[in-house]
Amino acid sequence: MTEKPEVKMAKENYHHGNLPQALLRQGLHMLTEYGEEKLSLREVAKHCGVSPAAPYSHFKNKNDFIQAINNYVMLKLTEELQETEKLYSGKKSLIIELGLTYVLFFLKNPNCFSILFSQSNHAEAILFDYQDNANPAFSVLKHAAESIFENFPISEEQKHNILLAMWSMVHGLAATVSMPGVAERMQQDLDTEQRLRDILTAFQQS
Amino acid sequence: MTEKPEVKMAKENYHHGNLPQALLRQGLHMLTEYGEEKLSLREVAKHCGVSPAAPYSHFKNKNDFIQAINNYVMLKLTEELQETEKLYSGKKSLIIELGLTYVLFFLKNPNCFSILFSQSNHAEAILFDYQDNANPAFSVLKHAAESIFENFPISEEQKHNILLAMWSMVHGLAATVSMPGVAERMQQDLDTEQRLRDILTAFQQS
DNA sequence: ACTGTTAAGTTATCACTGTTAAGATTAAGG
DNA sequence: CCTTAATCTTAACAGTGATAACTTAACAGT
Repeated sequence: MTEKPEVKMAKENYHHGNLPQALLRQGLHMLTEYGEEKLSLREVAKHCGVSPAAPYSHFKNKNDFIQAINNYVMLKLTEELQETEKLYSGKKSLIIELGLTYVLFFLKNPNCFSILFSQSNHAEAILFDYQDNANPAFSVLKHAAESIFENFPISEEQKHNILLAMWSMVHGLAATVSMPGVAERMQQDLDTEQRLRDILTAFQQS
Repeated sequence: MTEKPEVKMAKENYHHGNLPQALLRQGLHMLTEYGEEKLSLREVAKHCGVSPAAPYSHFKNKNDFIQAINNYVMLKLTEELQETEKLYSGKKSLIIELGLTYVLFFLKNPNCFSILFSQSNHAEAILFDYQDNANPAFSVLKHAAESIFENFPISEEQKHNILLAMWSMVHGLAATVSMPGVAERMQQDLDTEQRLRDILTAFQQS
């Protein structure tokens, strides 16, 4: 996700060729490298070999640009979750593995956490409407949980609450792992995955 | 916590009297009102009736200023938690009520969440050292949990994992509640407290 | 092949930000 | 009372997001 993008295209045209994508690549790269508050649109443009005002031909403003990165990151996260969903489909460990995938994603991309949840309205889709699927990451978790709920006779409200509790735990661990300093320290550990799994299953084991 | 601060002191002195505190008050006010990225040090200075460079006599830079706000907010949060701790001391619902206090704090002050956890190194105190008390909010929770752990024979590692799971759930719900749009919608509901309690206890009830 | 239209970039400029240096004003203490 | 240090001001710098006006290139239709 964080591969270093090329600075210039092959042709030295007045027109860039595919500036929006180049900007997004470079923007994501700088975001993951230096964090959100250090992300300068002008700097991104410069690294793409283009004038400071060029991005405004493709994005309404900086917020719009960040939102575009936001969407891309959310897509990547959702893809990883769906892959895990396929891998562990039907197995009992599915939900834990989904949570682990979620947490590991933000351990790999700590700077993406604030970007993803400080602007979009992902929370409303989670808290207020059980049927809403505006937050794709949450929807994958919901889908997995429902295959378990089938065997238990509980109310819709109770389902929603359990799902929210699960989400909160996973999301909270992701938030913790995204805090400064954690990634550098955890990525060295070889058994990080198991450590996180142990935390996510701590309630079950007691 | 968010009371509107006075713009000027009584005396029209060259020296302000207590500029650091005035700046912090105004800064916190603007933070909770407009969010972190809209927080301008110059604007804060102007509202305190002081030149743009005046804050630099008391704070090294903007980060240092934000860190000072950070500390103040963390203090307030800890105070609320300690009050809850006293109120429910010995009772079985203590931990849930602590979690509720934590979540409600960020429902009241949504913009404080990112400030509090995007810069400080609170996570290291949580994840890597069970004995560390650098994060006071976490320490209160830990203290409460230990009174429960006494009755169960479990390893230190297991204790740490359970505590991290609890922390993650509470912290994750706080993160969710801090997302844009949630506060306005939840504060209207009269039974918000019970709703959050139901989420935090969803695992126990099933 | 010419030409009008439009998309995509440039340059210049604006208001605003954090930050620093140098100087002015005041408070405090021997 | 005078020195010294703390506090605040003014002036300036570089960097930021953003907009307006202009230039270039691509492209369609006749």
